[in-house]
Amino acid sequence: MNNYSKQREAILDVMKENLVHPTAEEIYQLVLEKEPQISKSTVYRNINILVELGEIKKLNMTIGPDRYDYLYKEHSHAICEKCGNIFDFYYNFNKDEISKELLKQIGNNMDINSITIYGICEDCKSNNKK
Amino acid sequence: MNNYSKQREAILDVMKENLVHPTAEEIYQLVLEKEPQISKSTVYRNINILVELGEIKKLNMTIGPDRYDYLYKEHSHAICEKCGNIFDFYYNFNKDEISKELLKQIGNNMDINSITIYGICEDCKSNNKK
DNA sequence: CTTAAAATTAGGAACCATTCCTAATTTCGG
DNA sequence: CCGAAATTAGGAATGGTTCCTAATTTTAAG
Repeated sequence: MNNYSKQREAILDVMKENLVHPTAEEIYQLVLEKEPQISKSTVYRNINILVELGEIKKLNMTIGPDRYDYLYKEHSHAICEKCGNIFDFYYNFNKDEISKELLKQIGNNMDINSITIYGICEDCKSNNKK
Repeated sequence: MNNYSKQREAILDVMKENLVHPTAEEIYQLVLEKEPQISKSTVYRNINILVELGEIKKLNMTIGPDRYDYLYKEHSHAICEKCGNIFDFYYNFNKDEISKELLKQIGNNMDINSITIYGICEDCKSNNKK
C-alpha cells in the first residue's frame, strides 16, 4: 500500500496534520519542513494525483487560489464568496432524492461527490464598506 | 436605471441571450460582435462589477476557467468535476434548516447564495479510460 | 450649453497560479 | 541485479486575470 514516493507521502501527511483547507502554496511551505529539497512542481503534480485518487478534495473558491481538504470524515463546506473563509459542517442531504431529481431533470445519472454552500458570512455582511 | 456604459450593457445582454455558462473569454468573443472595439480588460472588469451587483453569478469550477451564469430564475448547479459540464436544475433545499445548522455548528449566521453539487457525470463514468 | 469632476475605456504590461519540459534519479518487477 | 517505468528538481512557459495609464465618455451643476 505504501508504494508512494516519499515526496507524495510527505504531502499526504501534511494534509492529514493540517485540516485547515490550505492552498497549494501553503502545502508547499509546510512540506518544505519535511522535505527541504522538494520542488513546487512536484507538490502541484502530487496534489493533482491525490485529488484524482480521492485522497484529498479540491475546493472550488469564488476568490483566491483553490484550496484542498483531507477527507478525514464526510462533511460539507460553506464558503464565503467575499472573504473566502471555509466552514466545515455536517448536513444530511438527501442524496438519493437529489440524484433522482438530477436524472429526471437533466437526464444524467451523476455520482454526487459533494455539496457546497456558497454565501456571505456574518463578518462580511457587517463589514460591508460598500 | 440604464446608467450603465454601453459596454457594460452589451455584456449583460450577451449574458441574457446566452444561458450556457460561458467563460470570460467566451463572453468577450460574443460581446465583440456587438462592440467590436471592446477590450478584454473592460470585459473582465465589468463581469466582476456585474457579479458584485448580483446581476450574474460566478460558477466555481473544479477544472478550467471560471464560468458565469445569468440568474434568469433561481436554480442550482450540478457540475462534473471531470469534464466541467454544468447542469442547471431545481431542487427545494431547505435553506432555513441548513442556515440553522450552520449557525449551530459554525456559529456564523451566513446568507446562503447558492448550493452546488459536484460530482461525476454519466459520460465521464463510462469513458473512464483510467 | 459649458465646464469640471467622476467614471469608464482601450490597450498592453504585469502578475499569479499552475502546468509543462527535460535530463537526472529513484522505484519496481522479474 | 537489471531494464523499464515512474518520479523528481528546477526552471521555462502558459493561461487566466488584474493592474496601469492616458484618453475618452458620462454625469451633474451652474
